[in-house]
Amino acid sequence: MTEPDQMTIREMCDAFDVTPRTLRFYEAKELLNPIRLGTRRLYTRRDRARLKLILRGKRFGFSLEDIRQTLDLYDREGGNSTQLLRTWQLAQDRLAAMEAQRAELDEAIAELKAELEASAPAIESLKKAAAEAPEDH
Amino acid sequence: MTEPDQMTIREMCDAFDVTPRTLRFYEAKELLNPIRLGTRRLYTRRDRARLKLILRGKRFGFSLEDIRQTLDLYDREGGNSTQLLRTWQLAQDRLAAMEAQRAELDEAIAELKAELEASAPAIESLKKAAAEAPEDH
DNA sequence: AGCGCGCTTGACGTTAAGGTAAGCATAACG
DNA sequence: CGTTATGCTTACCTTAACGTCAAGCGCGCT
Repeated sequence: MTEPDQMTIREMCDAFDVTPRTLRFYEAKELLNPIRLGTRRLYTRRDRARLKLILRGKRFGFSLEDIRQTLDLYDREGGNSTQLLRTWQLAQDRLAAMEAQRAELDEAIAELKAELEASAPAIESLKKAAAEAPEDH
Repeated sequence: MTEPDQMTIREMCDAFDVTPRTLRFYEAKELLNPIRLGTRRLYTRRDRARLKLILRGKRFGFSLEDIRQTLDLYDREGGNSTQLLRTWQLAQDRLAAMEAQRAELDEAIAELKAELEASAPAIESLKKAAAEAPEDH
Protein backbone atom coordinates (compact mmCIF):
# COMPACT_ATOMS: atom_id res chain seq x y z
CA MET A 1 0.00 0.00 0.00
CA THR A 2 2.48 2.58 -1.15
CA GLU A 3 -0.54 4.36 -2.60
CA PRO A 4 -2.82 6.28 -0.26
CA ASP A 5 -6.46 5.35 -0.23
CA GLN A 6 -7.70 8.79 -1.18
CA MET A 7 -5.89 11.21 -3.42
CA THR A 8 -6.36 14.90 -4.02
CA ILE A 9 -6.98 16.23 -7.46
CA ARG A 10 -3.39 17.34 -7.74
CA GLU A 11 -2.05 13.94 -6.84
CA MET A 12 -4.29 12.40 -9.43
CA CYS A 13 -3.08 14.80 -12.07
CA ASP A 14 0.51 14.02 -11.32
CA ALA A 15 -0.15 10.29 -11.24
CA PHE A 16 -2.05 10.14 -14.52
CA ASP A 17 -0.65 13.13 -16.35
CA VAL A 18 -3.92 14.95 -16.86
CA THR A 19 -5.11 18.42 -15.85
CA PRO A 20 -7.60 19.23 -13.10
CA ARG A 21 -9.95 20.48 -15.76
CA THR A 22 -9.97 17.04 -17.33
CA LEU A 23 -10.86 15.33 -14.07
CA ARG A 24 -13.67 17.77 -13.36
CA PHE A 25 -14.85 17.40 -16.91
CA TYR A 26 -15.00 13.63 -16.58
CA GLU A 27 -16.91 14.07 -13.38
CA ALA A 28 -19.42 16.34 -15.06
CA LYS A 29 -19.88 13.67 -17.69
CA GLU A 30 -20.41 11.13 -14.92
CA LEU A 31 -17.38 9.06 -15.63
CA LEU A 32 -15.93 9.68 -12.20
CA ASN A 33 -17.47 10.59 -8.90
CA PRO A 34 -14.96 11.33 -6.20
CA ILE A 35 -15.92 11.80 -2.56
CA ARG A 36 -16.47 15.36 -1.42
CA LEU A 37 -14.71 16.51 1.71
CA GLY A 38 -16.46 19.83 2.14
CA THR A 39 -16.05 21.18 -1.35
CA ARG A 40 -12.88 19.32 -2.22
CA ARG A 41 -12.63 16.14 -4.21
CA LEU A 42 -11.06 12.97 -2.97
CA TYR A 43 -10.41 10.22 -5.42
CA THR A 44 -10.59 6.62 -4.31
CA ARG A 45 -9.11 3.40 -5.60
CA ARG A 46 -12.24 2.96 -7.66
CA ASP A 47 -11.84 6.34 -9.32
CA ARG A 48 -8.31 5.46 -10.20
CA ALA A 49 -9.34 2.18 -11.77
CA ARG A 50 -11.98 3.95 -13.78
CA LEU A 51 -9.63 6.70 -14.89
CA LYS A 52 -7.18 4.13 -16.10
CA LEU A 53 -9.89 2.52 -18.19
CA ILE A 54 -10.99 5.89 -19.49
CA LEU A 55 -7.54 6.86 -20.68
CA ARG A 56 -7.06 3.50 -22.26
CA GLY A 57 -10.36 3.71 -24.04
CA LYS A 58 -9.37 7.09 -25.39
CA ARG A 59 -6.18 5.69 -26.83
CA PHE A 60 -8.28 3.14 -28.64
CA GLY A 61 -10.31 5.89 -30.18
CA PHE A 62 -13.53 5.50 -28.20
CA SER A 63 -15.60 8.52 -27.30
CA LEU A 64 -16.18 9.43 -23.69
CA GLU A 65 -19.80 8.47 -24.08
CA ASP A 66 -18.84 5.03 -25.34
CA ILE A 67 -16.46 4.70 -22.47
CA ARG A 68 -19.00 5.80 -19.91
CA GLN A 69 -21.25 2.97 -20.87
CA THR A 70 -18.51 0.38 -20.82
CA LEU A 71 -17.33 1.41 -17.40
CA ASP A 72 -20.41 -0.09 -15.81
CA LEU A 73 -19.29 -3.44 -17.12
CA TYR A 74 -16.48 -3.44 -14.64
CA ASP A 75 -17.89 -2.31 -11.36
CA ARG A 76 -21.63 -2.63 -11.45
CA GLU A 77 -22.76 -3.14 -7.88
CA GLY A 78 -26.24 -4.50 -8.37
CA GLY A 79 -29.08 -2.95 -10.30
CA ASN A 80 -32.15 -4.85 -11.37
CA SER A 81 -31.90 -8.00 -13.39
CA THR A 82 -33.09 -6.84 -16.79
CA GLN A 83 -30.65 -3.99 -16.46
CA LEU A 84 -27.94 -6.47 -15.60
CA LEU A 85 -28.71 -8.59 -18.60
CA ARG A 86 -28.52 -5.56 -20.85
CA THR A 87 -25.18 -4.67 -19.38
CA TRP A 88 -24.01 -8.21 -20.01
CA GLN A 89 -25.10 -8.00 -23.61
CA LEU A 90 -23.34 -4.70 -24.01
CA ALA A 91 -20.19 -6.27 -22.67
CA GLN A 92 -20.38 -9.00 -25.28
CA ASP A 93 -20.73 -6.38 -27.99
CA ARG A 94 -17.79 -4.40 -26.70
CA LEU A 95 -15.67 -7.48 -26.55
CA ALA A 96 -16.55 -8.33 -30.10
CA ALA A 97 -15.73 -4.78 -31.19
CA MET A 98 -12.38 -4.92 -29.48
CA GLU A 99 -11.53 -8.24 -31.04
CA ALA A 100 -12.47 -6.89 -34.43
CA GLN A 101 -10.27 -3.90 -33.83
CA ARG A 102 -7.47 -6.19 -32.85
CA ALA A 103 -7.79 -8.14 -36.08
CA GLU A 104 -7.75 -4.95 -38.09
CA LEU A 105 -4.75 -3.72 -36.17
CA ASP A 106 -2.88 -6.92 -36.91
CA GLU A 107 -3.62 -6.48 -40.55
CA ALA A 108 -2.45 -2.88 -40.52
CA ILE A 109 0.75 -3.83 -38.77
CA ALA A 110 1.44 -6.56 -41.28
CA GLU A 111 0.88 -4.19 -44.18
CA LEU A 112 3.14 -1.53 -42.78
CA LYS A 113 5.84 -4.08 -42.10
CA ALA A 114 5.62 -5.36 -45.64
CA GLU A 115 5.91 -1.81 -46.94
CA LEU A 116 8.95 -1.21 -44.79
CA GLU A 117 10.69 -4.36 -45.86
CA ALA A 118 9.99 -3.65 -49.48
CA SER A 119 11.81 -0.35 -49.33
CA ALA A 120 14.48 -1.50 -46.93
CA PRO A 121 17.18 -2.03 -49.60
CA ALA A 122 16.82 1.49 -50.94
CA ILE A 123 17.12 2.88 -47.45
CA GLU A 124 20.18 0.82 -46.71
CA SER A 125 22.01 2.11 -49.73
CA LEU A 126 21.02 5.64 -48.81
CA LYS A 127 22.47 5.22 -45.37
CA LYS A 128 25.65 3.80 -46.84
CA ALA A 129 25.96 6.70 -49.23
CA ALA A 130 25.48 9.13 -46.41
CA ALA A 131 28.21 7.42 -44.42
CA GLU A 132 30.70 7.56 -47.29
CA ALA A 133 30.02 11.13 -48.34
CA PRO A 134 28.92 12.99 -45.20
CA GLU A 135 29.02 16.45 -46.76
CA ASP A 136 25.32 17.02 -46.21
CA HIS A 137 23.70 18.38 -43.13
CA MET B 1 -11.40 -5.11 -62.73
CA THR B 2 -14.98 -5.05 -61.71
CA GLU B 3 -14.07 -1.66 -60.30
CA PRO B 4 -13.76 1.24 -62.70
CA ASP B 5 -10.50 3.08 -62.77
CA GLN B 6 -12.01 6.44 -61.88
CA MET B 7 -14.97 6.95 -59.64
CA THR B 8 -17.22 9.95 -59.11
CA ILE B 9 -17.69 11.40 -55.69
CA ARG B 10 -21.04 9.69 -55.34
CA GLU B 11 -19.64 6.30 -56.19
CA MET B 12 -16.94 6.82 -53.61
CA CYS B 13 -19.47 7.75 -50.98
CA ASP B 14 -21.51 4.66 -51.65
CA ALA B 15 -18.45 2.45 -51.69
CA PHE B 16 -16.97 3.74 -48.45
CA ASP B 17 -20.04 4.96 -46.64
CA VAL B 18 -18.96 8.55 -46.21
CA THR B 19 -20.52 11.84 -47.30
CA PRO B 20 -19.31 14.09 -50.10
CA ARG B 21 -18.50 16.67 -47.49
CA THR B 22 -16.07 14.27 -45.88
CA LEU B 23 -14.25 13.59 -49.13
CA ARG B 24 -13.94 17.29 -49.91
CA PHE B 25 -12.81 17.91 -46.39
CA TYR B 26 -10.08 15.30 -46.66
CA GLU B 27 -9.02 16.88 -49.91
CA ALA B 28 -8.81 20.30 -48.29
CA LYS B 29 -6.61 18.75 -45.64
CA GLU B 30 -4.45 17.23 -48.37
CA LEU B 31 -5.19 13.65 -47.58
CA LEU B 32 -6.68 13.01 -51.00
CA ASN B 33 -6.22 14.65 -54.34
CA PRO B 34 -8.54 13.39 -57.02
CA ILE B 35 -8.17 14.32 -60.67
CA ARG B 36 -10.24 17.23 -61.88
CA LEU B 37 -12.32 16.76 -64.99
CA GLY B 38 -13.34 20.35 -65.51
CA THR B 39 -14.55 21.17 -62.05
CA ARG B 40 -15.58 17.66 -61.07
CA ARG B 41 -13.58 15.21 -59.04
CA LEU B 42 -12.50 11.80 -60.21
CA TYR B 43 -11.05 9.41 -57.69
CA THR B 44 -8.43 6.93 -58.75
CA ARG B 45 -7.24 3.62 -57.38
CA ARG B 46 -4.68 5.52 -55.37
CA ASP B 47 -7.30 7.71 -53.77
CA ARG B 48 -9.25 4.64 -52.82
CA ALA B 49 -6.23 3.02 -51.22
CA ARG B 50 -5.56 6.18 -49.27
CA LEU B 51 -9.14 6.55 -48.16
CA LYS B 52 -9.12 3.02 -46.87
CA LEU B 53 -6.05 3.79 -44.80
CA ILE B 54 -7.59 7.01 -43.56
CA LEU B 55 -10.75 5.36 -42.34
CA ARG B 56 -8.76 2.62 -40.71
CA GLY B 57 -6.52 5.10 -38.98
CA LYS B 58 -9.57 6.86 -37.65
CA ARG B 59 -10.90 3.68 -36.16
CA PHE B 60 -7.61 3.34 -34.35
CA GLY B 61 -8.04 6.76 -32.86
CA PHE B 62 -5.48 8.67 -34.89
CA SER B 63 -6.09 12.27 -35.88
CA LEU B 64 -6.32 13.25 -39.51
CA GLU B 65 -3.05 15.09 -39.17
CA ASP B 66 -1.33 11.97 -37.83
CA ILE B 67 -2.82 10.01 -40.67
CA ARG B 68 -1.76 12.51 -43.28
CA GLN B 69 1.84 12.07 -42.31
CA THR B 70 1.63 8.29 -42.26
CA LEU B 71 0.07 8.14 -45.69
CA ASP B 72 3.33 9.15 -47.29
CA LEU B 73 4.84 5.99 -45.93
CA TYR B 74 2.81 3.98 -48.37
CA ASP B 75 3.07 5.70 -51.69
CA ARG B 76 5.98 8.03 -51.63
CA GLU B 77 7.15 8.37 -55.20
CA GLY B 78 10.54 9.88 -54.73
CA GLY B 79 11.47 12.98 -52.81
CA ASN B 80 14.99 13.79 -51.76
CA SER B 81 17.00 11.42 -49.68
CA THR B 82 17.05 13.15 -46.30
CA GLN B 83 13.31 13.49 -46.65
CA LEU B 84 13.09 9.80 -47.44
CA LEU B 85 15.13 8.89 -44.41
CA ARG B 86 12.89 10.97 -42.21
CA THR B 87 9.86 9.25 -43.64
CA TRP B 88 11.48 5.91 -42.93
CA GLN B 89 12.11 6.90 -39.37
CA LEU B 90 8.55 8.04 -38.98
CA ALA B 91 7.37 4.70 -40.25
CA GLN B 92 9.39 2.94 -37.59
CA ASP B 93 7.81 5.11 -34.95
CA ARG B 94 4.33 4.45 -36.25
CA LEU B 95 4.96 0.76 -36.31
CA ALA B 96 6.16 0.85 -32.73
CA ALA B 97 3.10 2.84 -31.72
CA MET B 98 0.80 0.37 -33.38
CA GLU B 99 2.48 -2.56 -31.75
CA ALA B 100 2.21 -0.89 -28.38
CA GLN B 101 -1.44 -0.28 -29.04
CA ARG B 102 -1.91 -3.92 -29.89
CA ALA B 103 -0.29 -4.99 -26.66
CA GLU B 104 -2.56 -2.70 -24.71
CA LEU B 105 -5.55 -3.92 -26.64
CA ASP B 106 -4.69 -7.51 -25.82
CA GLU B 107 -4.50 -6.61 -22.19
CA ALA B 108 -7.83 -4.85 -22.31
CA ILE B 109 -9.46 -7.80 -24.02
CA ALA B 110 -8.09 -10.19 -21.43
CA GLU B 111 -9.38 -8.03 -18.60
CA LEU B 112 -12.84 -7.73 -20.04
CA LYS B 113 -12.98 -11.47 -20.67
CA ALA B 114 -12.00 -12.15 -17.09
CA GLU B 115 -14.68 -9.79 -15.88
CA LEU B 116 -17.25 -11.51 -18.03
CA GLU B 117 -16.32 -14.97 -16.89
CA ALA B 118 -16.36 -13.91 -13.29
CA SER B 119 -19.97 -12.80 -13.51
CA ALA B 120 -21.06 -15.56 -15.89
CA PRO B 121 -22.67 -17.77 -13.20
CA ALA B 122 -24.88 -14.98 -11.93
CA ILE B 123 -26.01 -14.24 -15.45
CA GLU B 124 -26.77 -17.86 -16.14
CA SER B 125 -29.05 -18.16 -13.15
CA LEU B 126 -30.76 -14.95 -14.15
CA LYS B 127 -31.46 -16.32 -17.58
CA LYS B 128 -32.79 -19.51 -16.09
CA ALA B 129 -35.08 -17.59 -13.76
CA ALA B 130 -36.36 -15.54 -16.66
CA ALA B 131 -37.09 -18.70 -18.62
CA GLU B 132 -39.04 -20.27 -15.76
CA ALA B 133 -41.07 -17.22 -14.86
CA PRO B 134 -41.54 -15.27 -18.11
CA GLU B 135 -44.10 -12.84 -16.76
CA ASP B 136 -41.89 -9.81 -17.39
CA HIS B 137 -41.72 -7.88 -20.58
C1' DA C 1 -35.16 26.87 -74.80
C1' DG C 2 -36.14 25.13 -70.56
C1' DC C 3 -35.68 21.69 -66.84
C1' DG C 4 -33.62 18.86 -63.51
C1' DC C 5 -29.81 16.46 -61.68
C1' DG C 6 -25.42 16.02 -60.00
C1' DC C 7 -21.65 18.56 -58.71
C1' DT C 8 -19.18 22.77 -57.12
C1' DT C 9 -17.74 26.49 -53.85
C1' DG C 10 -18.49 29.23 -49.76
C1' DA C 11 -20.15 30.35 -45.45
C1' DC C 12 -21.89 29.35 -41.19
C1' DG C 13 -23.42 25.82 -37.52
C1' DT C 14 -22.44 21.93 -34.36
C1' DT C 15 -20.41 18.52 -31.18
C1' DA C 16 -16.77 16.55 -28.41
C1' DA C 17 -13.13 17.35 -25.45
C1' DG C 18 -11.11 20.01 -23.18
C1' DG C 19 -8.22 25.14 -22.31
C1' DT C 20 -8.23 29.54 -20.11
C1' DA C 21 -9.40 33.24 -17.21
C1' DA C 22 -11.89 35.60 -13.25
C1' DG C 23 -13.25 35.63 -8.60
C1' DC C 24 -13.54 33.64 -4.19
C1' DA C 25 -12.55 30.18 -0.30
C1' DT C 26 -9.37 27.69 2.47
C1' DA C 27 -5.12 25.55 3.87
C1' DA C 28 -0.22 25.44 4.57
C1' DC C 29 4.00 27.82 5.64
C1' DG C 30 7.50 30.90 7.05
C1' DC D 1 -0.71 36.65 10.50
C1' DG D 2 -0.01 37.79 5.95
C1' DT D 3 1.28 35.50 1.71
C1' DT D 4 1.37 31.70 -1.22
C1' DA D 5 -0.44 27.40 -3.02
C1' DT D 6 -4.43 24.59 -3.87
C1' DG D 7 -9.09 24.10 -4.85
C1' DC D 8 -13.91 25.42 -6.32
C1' DT D 9 -17.33 27.36 -9.65
C1' DT D 10 -18.90 29.89 -13.65
C1' DA D 11 -18.29 31.41 -17.97
C1' DC D 12 -16.39 31.98 -22.22
C1' DC D 13 -12.77 30.29 -25.89
C1' DT D 14 -10.63 26.82 -29.00
C1' DT D 15 -9.77 22.90 -32.21
C1' DA D 16 -10.98 18.94 -34.94
C1' DA D 17 -14.06 16.96 -37.89
C1' DC D 18 -17.45 17.29 -40.06
C1' DG D 19 -23.03 18.87 -41.04
C1' DT D 20 -26.05 22.03 -43.27
C1' DC D 21 -27.63 25.38 -46.30
C1' DA D 22 -27.50 28.71 -50.19
C1' DA D 23 -26.42 29.87 -54.70
C1' DG D 24 -24.51 28.75 -59.06
C1' DC D 25 -22.58 25.91 -63.04
C1' DG D 26 -22.69 22.35 -66.84
C1' DC D 27 -24.90 18.83 -69.29
C1' DG D 28 -28.14 15.61 -71.02
C1' DC D 29 -33.03 15.27 -72.19
C1' DT D 30 -37.35 16.66 -74.31
